[in-house]
Amino acid sequence: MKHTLQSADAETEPSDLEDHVGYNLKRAYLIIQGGFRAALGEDGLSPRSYSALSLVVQYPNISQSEVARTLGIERSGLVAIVDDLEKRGYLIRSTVPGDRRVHALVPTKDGMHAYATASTAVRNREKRLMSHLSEQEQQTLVDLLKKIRAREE
Amino acid sequence: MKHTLQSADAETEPSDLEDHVGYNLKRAYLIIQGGFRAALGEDGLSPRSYSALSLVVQYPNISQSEVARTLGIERSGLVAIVDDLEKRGYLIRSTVPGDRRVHALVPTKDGMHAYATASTAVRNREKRLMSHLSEQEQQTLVDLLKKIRAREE
DNA sequence: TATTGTTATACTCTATAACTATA
DNA sequence: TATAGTTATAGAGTATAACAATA
Repeated sequence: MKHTLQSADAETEPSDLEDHVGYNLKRAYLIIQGGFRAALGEDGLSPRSYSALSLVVQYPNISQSEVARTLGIERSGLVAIVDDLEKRGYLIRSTVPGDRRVHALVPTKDGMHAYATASTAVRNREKRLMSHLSEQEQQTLVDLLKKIRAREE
Repeated sequence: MKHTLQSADAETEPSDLEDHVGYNLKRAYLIIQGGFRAALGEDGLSPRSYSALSLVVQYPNISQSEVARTLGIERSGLVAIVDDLEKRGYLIRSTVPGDRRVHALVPTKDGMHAYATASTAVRNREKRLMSHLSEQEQQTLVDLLKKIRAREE
């Protein structure tokens, strides 16, 4: 124990938390996520809608279950997301000839355009928030983050 | 557009999301956070209670506002956290001679012991989840994460 | 006037369980 | 039996606004 009466040192002396990976991940994520929302504006896509739209644009006819699996969230959680994207006119729930259970998600022209615009904004904002890291450092960071995930999947 | 009818490629072909810093941060954080909860068990401390307790143990007599500021959350959000820690018997809300508005947070013996145990468990679990990264890589990752935050504060 | 702790409230994200229609 | 999508529901986590006590 370092103090018994006063402890204003929380600002000067580094806390134990600082060397926790989880804590640092969370704090960094909150910064980047804040940038994300700022980049996409008041009624812009949420991170999860953006992620889903990204997959739909890149893999047209992907099913809701596939999107959920890829994003690592539950099937049920995807309903609201797809509802949102459909309401915005960014995709349609289409049908698949062979299997009438499946909803194939197809991006609209609007959806593809909106994604392109949003993607550029998000990337630019991320670049700005990371501009005090060198290109090399940014690449290393992403590589290491992927490596954490690599073991799980 | 790469496909018009079928797209099972979401698993083979890397998605656009993969090079977003935010996306990779979130996925990595979810893995580490899952490990955290597994390490602390069913009725264990939540990440935020653990973080708060960590500060209280390291900086006895820290105020709620100081904890909130350090963790980057709202003052109001801390009430429930401190309630939780108090109910567990890990700290007490004490008073400060000079200023009767402030609650100085003081860890109990139980609190210090619980933190030591939890801290070890969390660190071990993090180490295990990161064991496929070299020591050098782990250190680099934490350093880069801190660097993102360094600009904001 | 400003600050500390507090309450009330609401919103987002997410998970679980159960249902339906298909397979 | 199993799977895709859906609904209902509940629980974290967090933010905002307003309040009382105190500075």
